[in-house]
Amino acid sequence: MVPGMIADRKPPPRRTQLDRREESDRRMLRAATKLFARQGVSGTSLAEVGLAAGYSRGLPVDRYGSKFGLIEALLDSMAAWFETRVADSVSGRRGVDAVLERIAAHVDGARKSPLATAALYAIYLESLAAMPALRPKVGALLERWRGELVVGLRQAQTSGEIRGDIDCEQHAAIILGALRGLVIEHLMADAETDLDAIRDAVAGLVRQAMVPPAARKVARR
Amino acid sequence: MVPGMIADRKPPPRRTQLDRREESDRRMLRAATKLFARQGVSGTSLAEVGLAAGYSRGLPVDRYGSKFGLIEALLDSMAAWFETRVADSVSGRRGVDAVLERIAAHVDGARKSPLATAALYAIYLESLAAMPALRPKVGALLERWRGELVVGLRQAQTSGEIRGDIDCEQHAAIILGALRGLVIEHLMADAETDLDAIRDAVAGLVRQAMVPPAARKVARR
Amino acid sequence: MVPGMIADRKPPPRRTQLDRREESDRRMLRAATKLFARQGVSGTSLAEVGLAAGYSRGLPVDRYGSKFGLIEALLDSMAAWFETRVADSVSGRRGVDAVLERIAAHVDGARKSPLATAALYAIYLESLAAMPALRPKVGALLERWRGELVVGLRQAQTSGEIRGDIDCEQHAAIILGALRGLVIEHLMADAETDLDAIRDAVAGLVRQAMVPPAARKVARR
Amino acid sequence: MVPGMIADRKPPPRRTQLDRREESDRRMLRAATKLFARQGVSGTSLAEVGLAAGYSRGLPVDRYGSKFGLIEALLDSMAAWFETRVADSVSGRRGVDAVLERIAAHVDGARKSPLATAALYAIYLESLAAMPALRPKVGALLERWRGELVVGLRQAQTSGEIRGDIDCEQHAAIILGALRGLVIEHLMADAETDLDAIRDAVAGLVRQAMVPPAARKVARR
DNA sequence: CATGAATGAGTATTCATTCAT
DNA sequence: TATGAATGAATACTCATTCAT
Repeated sequence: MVPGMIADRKPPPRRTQLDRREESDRRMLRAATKLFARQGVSGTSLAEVGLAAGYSRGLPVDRYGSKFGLIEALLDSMAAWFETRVADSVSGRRGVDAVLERIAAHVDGARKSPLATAALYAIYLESLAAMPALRPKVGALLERWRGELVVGLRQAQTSGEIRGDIDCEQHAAIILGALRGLVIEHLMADAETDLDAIRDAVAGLVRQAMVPPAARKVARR
Repeated sequence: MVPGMIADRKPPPRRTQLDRREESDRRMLRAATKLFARQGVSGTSLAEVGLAAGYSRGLPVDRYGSKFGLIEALLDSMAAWFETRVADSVSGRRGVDAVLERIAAHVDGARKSPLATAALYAIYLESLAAMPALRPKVGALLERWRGELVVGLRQAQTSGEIRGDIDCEQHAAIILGALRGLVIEHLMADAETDLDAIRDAVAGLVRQAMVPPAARKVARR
Repeated sequence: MVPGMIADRKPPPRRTQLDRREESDRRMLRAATKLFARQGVSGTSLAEVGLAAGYSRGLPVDRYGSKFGLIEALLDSMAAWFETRVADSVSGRRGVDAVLERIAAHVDGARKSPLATAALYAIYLESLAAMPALRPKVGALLERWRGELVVGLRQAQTSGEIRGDIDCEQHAAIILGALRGLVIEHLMADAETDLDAIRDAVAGLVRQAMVPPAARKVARR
Repeated sequence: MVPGMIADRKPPPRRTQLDRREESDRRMLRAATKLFARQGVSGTSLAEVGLAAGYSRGLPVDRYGSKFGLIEALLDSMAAWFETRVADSVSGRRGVDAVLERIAAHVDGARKSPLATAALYAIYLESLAAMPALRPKVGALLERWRGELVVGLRQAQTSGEIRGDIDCEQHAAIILGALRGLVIEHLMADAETDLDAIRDAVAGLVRQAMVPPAARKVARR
């Protein structure tokens, strides 16, 4: 029972409660992501999530209180992850440039984290009809994205990159709506639509609002 | 109590079995349309449909065999309705003209029959995750629409209206995917996106593939 | 429109209502027999019977009033058929001879009309637990069979063929009970038990009650 | 309010989860036994079982997964119980002695645990037509019983107790088939057949295969 | 922190039966 | 005679949730 020995032999397998909680959290959210992406939200039971994460049937409820709570937690974690991801790539850009970069970031998210993206859209779809209670939270997220696009479009309008008669609010909604439709199709219906083609098409929606370079000088004056 | 009157007043309360069936059919499909549009497919029980149609809980199953059968019947009736609708407006047009007209017809469908359109999209959404069994049927419908767009695009390509390097198959998929995303958004999330703006944006996706008029003559010659 | 011609051309396809009724009766009972034998009574729906007979879902109820009524009708027809069948083969025999012949007749019924026999036993099994309402009718049939066996055994007892201390009532019950168990097993569980072996074994139950030939003379005296 | 008293009066109301599970298991299986015996398997709903056991409608499904699962659990517990029961009484016996003892054990089971026996036979009957999925499990149990009888008959044949021309496999099937028919009749149709008479009759089926004592010496030599 | 026992509401589906044609 | 439309009750099964350990 020499103190030193104990320290040596069990380095510290003493994981704090916090560690355990964090790990189980991570594993449950990961499991939920995978299951939501594949089976949709309604099609996934809490018990399934717990078991897929390697825990018991009851843990998800114990941790998140309800199915709704789990979805919220997942939504939060995905939003945070996405936020930093986009912030990086867009930093420093302005106007049309920033808008195009944001679009590219969305498409890239779908490319690099198809599961997470599919899960996010599954939650979005669920919020449309089956679980209206999700609307506020999902809506806020989408609204934030739209708001950021609007900022870019307004800058572009001010600088004369895009036409003055464009309704930036609405144009941003259109860009994101089309993007959503195309990405959902790509991820969930085993569609062959190419992600690059999707990005280009949506970028086209931006260009379509742009002032032709030739005319631009006039606009600026 | 003139004999003649009696004959006049009770024309024939004798509804044939076919009449009864057709009426209950119509009423149940209408009820299902409304409920699917509002609550989604999973969120709507067969009992609800029967009762909303003014019949018993059990009638929908008795008539359509299963929830799946009801959805199929609804899908069929909607497809037929839409088909004739579009056929009318597009007849005689070719190339870009036909494509734009088809897009307008889709948007118009959403404007004039928002419930039916929302129900159709609700079924589409359901097929993505919760009820994969719907895929073949839903897929076939969407595929038909896409095929018809492809025809128009090919005509346009041949006549030099749109660029030769466009992949018509994929471009049709993009047009419809974006359209779907925008219409869903419009109908289901109480979005303020204007239907005209949606139509114009999607039309823009077509124009973006077009050869500029100036260059066109060269291409033709 | 010469009368003669009409008579010639349609000999009389004029089947009376009675004919039609009898034919549909026959076909429905045949269908019910087949289905009961294969799927049991509870496992067979009235609609199934009507359709299997080549008619509508509703005919069985229309004809027999209820599922119970159909079973009764079937039971009656089977009882009648069996009765004449056994009467023929047993006529003229008495005592042990008659008893053995009856046993053979039962086994033979199972051999020659396995479907009808299986259906009969399916109804018997149903009467045990799921449909107690069938008991009186089924019980009466079995009781009649037992009674006839008792007669034979009594004759045998009187003539000294079987021992005086045998309780004929009970012995008849045992013979039929064992027979039933074995035939059910043979028909319904795909058992390999040979029908001849079954007949011999049950015959053995009779012989076991017999006075050994050597001792018989004494008994007679 | 003496501290000691409190300790005494609340011994440990602390029932472990295992305790709870075992008790509810026991109570549900007991309830199922009673209900199956009285109303048959199809005639008994899972909700009924749960409520009869003093729990909720949903517990049986939660515990056993499905009606099939409940039946399997019941079958297992009954098989185990019966196995030990028979093992005791038969231990040490061989040949005809062992066979007769097994028969007696079956009859005794029906006498002492009529409910359990009736439930077992109800499941057997159900497996014949209504729930063919039960066949493998039920078949295996019956097959085990038959196999054990065969062993005894073979020993008897080797030692010259029974005739060499007897097909032991089939004879065992006949013994059990007859026994089943008679016990079912006794338990389920409120038949007056005496259990002792049943045992004697079935024992007679064994004796009928025996070599007469007089002849036996010859056979042995 | 984690497990799992127990509940109860909801839902598709089957089916005998009634009723209109 | 026969069909089939419509009803309503019953039932297995799913699942979020609550509660005890």
